[in-house]
Amino acid sequence: MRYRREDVVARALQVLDDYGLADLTMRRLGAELGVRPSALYHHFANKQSLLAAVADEILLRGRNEQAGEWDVRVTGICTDLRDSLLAYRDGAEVVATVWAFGLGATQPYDDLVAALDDGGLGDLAPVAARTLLHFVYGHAVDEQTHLQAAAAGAIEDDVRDTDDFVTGLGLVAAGISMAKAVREASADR
Amino acid sequence: MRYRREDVVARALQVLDDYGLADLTMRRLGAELGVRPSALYHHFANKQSLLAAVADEILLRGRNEQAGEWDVRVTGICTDLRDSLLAYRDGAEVVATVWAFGLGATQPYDDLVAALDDGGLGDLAPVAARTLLHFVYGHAVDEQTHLQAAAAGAIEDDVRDTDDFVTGLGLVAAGISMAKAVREASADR
DNA sequence: GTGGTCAGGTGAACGGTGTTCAGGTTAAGG
DNA sequence: CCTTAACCTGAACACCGTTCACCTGACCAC
Repeated sequence: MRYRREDVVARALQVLDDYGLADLTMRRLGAELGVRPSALYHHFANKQSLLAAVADEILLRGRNEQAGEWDVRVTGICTDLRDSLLAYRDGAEVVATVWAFGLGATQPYDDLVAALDDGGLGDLAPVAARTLLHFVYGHAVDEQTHLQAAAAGAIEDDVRDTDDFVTGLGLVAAGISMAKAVREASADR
Repeated sequence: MRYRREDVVARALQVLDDYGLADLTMRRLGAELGVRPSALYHHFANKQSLLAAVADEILLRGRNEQAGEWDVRVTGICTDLRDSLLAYRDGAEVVATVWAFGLGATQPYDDLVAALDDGGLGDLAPVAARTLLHFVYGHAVDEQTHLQAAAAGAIEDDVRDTDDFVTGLGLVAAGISMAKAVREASADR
């Protein structure tokens, strides 16, 4: 029973979802595949690379095409992204740290920059995209942490988290719209 | 040479700044103090608690009183917070994770909520405060990561990061102002 | 002074982690 | 059939956080 790279990623994603990031260890993953941990280093240079592949897989599986005006596309990308992050246990933390390390997971950023650029944000597009990403990642990590704390019985679960996300996203989106308006007003002086 | 809790925290902060979070280990900290690692567990229940104390110390040392209109206070809190996070190596990551775990580091959040409440944001204050925090933490972690990557010689350093922060913060602040305006318009219908 | 108390420290161990490497094994292709 | 390369083994290395029984020395009440 020999495995290819993608088999290992798929199994890693399953281990992540079933037991959490803390238990996604090389030994555990190896045992799950019926293989010594050292065998995994034939597919990935180190654990970071493995996690990067897992993050990319999470994003790939939740990807939907966005259409329409730039602002609804931006909102759509962020909402889809949030859904992807929450679809797997500790998904938000994995994707966020991989993104922070700069090892991959650049798909959402690229999509956001493209949509914002279409919206005429110009050189503000990258800043706006990163601001949106910081919000989505931060919120998702928060939510997932509290969600797991609630599952462990520590706290009662807050059901208002979805409204919370929509409200926060609206805040940032409004700021971006305003910046665009200001930008265009100063253009035809 | 016996130590008190605060001595350990101070030394931990120094080790963090000198060698980074990855090298801030119980063994390393013990060695730095000339003490066995197990001795540290007389001051802290576990490493998480130690890190929480370090995070609080980072925030305490960079704390400035804010005055004036609510919006300049909000901007001031966020700017000061960013400075505090960047003042120590890996400071942003430490404070952000401690905050996410809910073990402390709640000072900036409380200050932001108070300022926003004074500004008449009402029940939007907590959402707005968390949105601001997500931006500040996310941006600071990003910046610190890239800054260290640049120090390691991987990438040339981006000097535009400070402008970047101001611009992004302006985006979020604009969104909050807009939400406040909408809220007040619907109040006197 | 003397004895007790207790915060602070020791030493050794436990079970875990990521990672390396020389060598074995097995499936695929000429 | 035989070679080649991808895959895997087994054992080790150097760490990590944490626990626990025990020791030590400063301080305070008597």
